[in-house]
Amino acid sequence: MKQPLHRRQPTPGNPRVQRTRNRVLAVARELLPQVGPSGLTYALLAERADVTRQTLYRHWPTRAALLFDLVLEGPDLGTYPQPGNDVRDVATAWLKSLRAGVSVPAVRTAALAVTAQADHDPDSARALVRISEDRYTGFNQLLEPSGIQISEDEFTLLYGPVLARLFLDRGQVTDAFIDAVVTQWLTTLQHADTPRDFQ
Amino acid sequence: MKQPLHRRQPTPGNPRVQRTRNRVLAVARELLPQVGPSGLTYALLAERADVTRQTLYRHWPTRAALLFDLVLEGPDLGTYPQPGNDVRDVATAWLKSLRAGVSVPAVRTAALAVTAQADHDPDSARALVRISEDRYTGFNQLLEPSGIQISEDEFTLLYGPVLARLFLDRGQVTDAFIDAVVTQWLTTLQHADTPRDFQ
Amino acid sequence: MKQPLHRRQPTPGNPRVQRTRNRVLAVARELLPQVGPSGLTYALLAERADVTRQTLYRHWPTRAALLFDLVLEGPDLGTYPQPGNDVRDVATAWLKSLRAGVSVPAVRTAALAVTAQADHDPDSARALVRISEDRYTGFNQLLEPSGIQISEDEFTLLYGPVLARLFLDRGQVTDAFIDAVVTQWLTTLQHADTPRDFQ
Amino acid sequence: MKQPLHRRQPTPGNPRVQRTRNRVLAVARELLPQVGPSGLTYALLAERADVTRQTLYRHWPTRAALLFDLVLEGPDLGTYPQPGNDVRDVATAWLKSLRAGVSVPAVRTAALAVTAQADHDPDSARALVRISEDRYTGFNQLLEPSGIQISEDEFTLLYGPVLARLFLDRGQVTDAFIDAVVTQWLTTLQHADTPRDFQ
DNA sequence: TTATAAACGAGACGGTACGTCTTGTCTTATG
DNA sequence: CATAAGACAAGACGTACCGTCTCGTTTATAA
Repeated sequence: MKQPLHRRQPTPGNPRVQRTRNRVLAVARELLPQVGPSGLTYALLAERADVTRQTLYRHWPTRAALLFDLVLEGPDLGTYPQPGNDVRDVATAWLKSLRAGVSVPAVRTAALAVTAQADHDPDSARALVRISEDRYTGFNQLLEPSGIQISEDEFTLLYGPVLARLFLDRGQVTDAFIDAVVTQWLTTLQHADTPRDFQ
Repeated sequence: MKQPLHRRQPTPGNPRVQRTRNRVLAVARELLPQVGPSGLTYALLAERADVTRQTLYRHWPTRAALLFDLVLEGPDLGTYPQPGNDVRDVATAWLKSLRAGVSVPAVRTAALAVTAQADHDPDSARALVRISEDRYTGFNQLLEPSGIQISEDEFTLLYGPVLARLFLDRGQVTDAFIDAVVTQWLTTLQHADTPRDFQ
Repeated sequence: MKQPLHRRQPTPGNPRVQRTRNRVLAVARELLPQVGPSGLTYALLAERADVTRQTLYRHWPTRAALLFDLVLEGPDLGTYPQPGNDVRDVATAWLKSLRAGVSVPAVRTAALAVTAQADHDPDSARALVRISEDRYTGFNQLLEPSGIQISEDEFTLLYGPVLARLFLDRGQVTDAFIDAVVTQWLTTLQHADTPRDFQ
Repeated sequence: MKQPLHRRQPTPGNPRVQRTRNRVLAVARELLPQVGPSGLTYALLAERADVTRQTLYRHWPTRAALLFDLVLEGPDLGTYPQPGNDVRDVATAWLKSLRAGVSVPAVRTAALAVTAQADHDPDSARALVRISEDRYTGFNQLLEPSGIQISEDEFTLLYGPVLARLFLDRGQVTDAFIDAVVTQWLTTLQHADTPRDFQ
C-alpha cells in the first residue's frame, strides 16, 4: 500500500518508448484473463514481455495505472454505435456495444479490479468516475439528432440492469433482455415531465 | 494462485473454535474498510486478532473463504423487509434494505473483492451465483402475499440500477432514485403478459 | 532449543508402557536411516508409530533422549566378541564387532547426531563420554584372561583409525585394514614400559 | 528434506556481493559456537548480519553450502606446517596444526554438522570426501622433501586417533598423545615393505 | 557525425507476505 | 477422571513479489 516514489515517466513521443509500451500492454491484455488480476505481477509481465521490471515501474509506477491503460485503451470494437434520431435504436445499439466491450476478457477483468479497489484507492475512484462520465456524455451525444438529452439517473436506469446481469448475476445478456431493458426504459422517458431529474 | 492444501477445518461445535472464529471475523470486519481488500493480509489480521497465522489458515484455508464469511455473516441490519401484498411497498423496502446492506463498509468491500476475482476463481463465482439466487428467492418470498412472482430478468431490472449506481457510478442512491426505479419497474410488470420471461 | 517442561515419565515397569516404548523405538530405527536425523520429527514418528505426540513427549522429553535410546539399545548383533588370552585375536574381534555395530544405519545416524550436538548440549556430551567409557571398560574386560590392561590413550590408538575411516573418510574398513591397525597397535604395546600412560 | 530450487547465485566478482558474503560468514563464525548447529537458523543469521533471509538464500541455497564455506574458509591459523625431510617432525607439526584447526569452535561445529548429515545428504558426503582428500594430498606434499609418500590407509592411521580423541572421546589431545601417535605410526612405516598398501 | 540524454538490461538488496511445518503447551470432549 | 483428539502460540522454512538502487549498454535526438 506504500505509495511508490514518483519518478519521471518516459517521454511518450520517443518511438522506443512507444514500442515498449505497446508490447507490454499487448502482453498484459493477453495475460490478464489467464492469470487473473492478482496473478498479473510485474515479475511475470516483465518476463513475458521481455522487459525488465524496472522498465515497467518507469512506465506505470502503480499497478492501478497499468489497469487504467488496459481499460481505456481497450481494443477497437469496430461497431461503435452511430448517432440517430430514433431513441430506441440508439439505446439498443449502445447497450449492445457496452455488452461487447465488457465481453473482452482483459477489459472486463481490469475494470472489475479497478472497481474493487476504488473504495480504498482515490486514483481508482477518480478513474471510475471519469469513465462513467465519459459514457454518459458519449451517450447523450449519440442522442443529439433526436433532440433528447437524458439525466444521469435515467442513464443509470438504462445500463444498470445490463452490467448487473453481467458482473453480479454472472448471467447472459441476450438480445431479448436488452430489448426488455430498453422497452421499460422508454416508458419511463415518456412518462417523465421536464425536467426529468429525480431529485 | 496455487490452491492451498485442504486441511481439516476446526470442528464448529467446539466453543474454543467459535470464540476464535468470531473474534477474527469481528477484527476483519473492522480492518477491511481501513486497509482495503489487498491490505487485509493474514499477517496483519493475525496480529490484530491476537491469533497465529496458522490459526487463520485452519479456519479459512483460502482468503476467498474468509471473504465469503464476511459477506454472508454481515451484521444484522434489523430492518429486514416484511412480506406484504402491496408490490410497490415491498419492492421499495427491499431496495432500501439492499442499499443499507451494501453500505456496510466491510460487506461492501468484501463483496466487491469476491466479484473481482470471480472470473478466475470458480469458488468465488459459485459463491456469487449463490448469493444472487438467495436474493432472488428471498424477494419472491416477500411477494407471496401479493400473489405475484417475478422472473430473474425482472429481478435484475429492479436491483441492477441501484447496484450500478453504488458500485460503478460511485454515486448516492437517494430515496427519490429508488422511487423512480420502482415506478419504472412497475410499469414493466403491468405491461407484461404471462409468462413474463424475455426469451 | 528451549528446554521442555519436565513432566513425569511413564513408569518403566508398566507392560503397556514397555509395549509403546518398544514399538516407537522400532519404528524410529526403521525411519531414521530413511529420513535422516533432522527428518525424524515427533510428528512423523507419532504418525508412523500410531501414537499421539503427547505420548512421545512423555517418554522422551528431549529429542536427544530418544537418540540415546537408539544408540544404547541397538539391535543385538549376535557376534559379540569373547574374552581370550591372545591380545591380537581379542583386539581384532573387537574391532570387527565395532565395525558391525556402526554399520547398523539407525545406530550410525543416531550416534553421529548425538556427536554433532554434544558441543552445545551437555546431556549429549555426557552420554557420549559414558558410551566411550563403557567401550573402554568392556574392552579391558575382554583382555582380562591375557593379564594385560590398556590405558585410555592406547585404546584410542586402537579404535581411532577405524572410526575415522568410517565417519570422516567415509571409506570401507576392510579386514586388511583392521589387521594393519592391530599390528601397528601391538608394536606400541610391546615397546611400552609400565605404566604405559603417555602423560 | 526437499532439495531447494537451485537459483542463480550472486556473481562472485561483484564487490557488493563479496562484502555481503564476508560479513555473513564472519557473523556465522561468531554465532555458530554460541547457538549450535541447529540454532544457526537463517532467521537468526539474517538478523545478526543485518541482511535479509532472501539474501542468505541467494548466496547459500542450502544450509549445507553455508557450513561448507565455514569449514573450508576457516580463519587462517598462521602456523601452517612446513615441508621437511624429517618425517617425524613433519607428522608432529601436521597433527598439531590439525588439532589447532579443529579447536576453532566454528570450524569444529560446522565440520561435525556436515559429518552428521553426510549419510543423508549427498552434497555433504561429497564435501566430506573432498576435504579428506585435500588433507591427504596436502600431507604428502609436506613429505616430498623426505622422498616418502604414504598411502591413504597409513594416513588414516595417523590422524584417526587424534580426531577420535577430540570428537568421540571428547578428551584432550596433549603433545604427549601426539608424540605417542607419531611414534607408533613411524614403526608401521619402518616395518612396511614397498608398496605399503594394505589390500 | 558525434555528443549527450534517455531508456533499458542486469541484478543485488531490504522488505513483506505467503503457505507450510514442527514444537511444546493447553483445552475439550469422550469413554 | 484420565486420555485422545486436536486447537493453539511461537517461530523457522523456502518461495514470491515488491520497490529501490546501482552500473553498464543501447538508442534516439541535438549539436
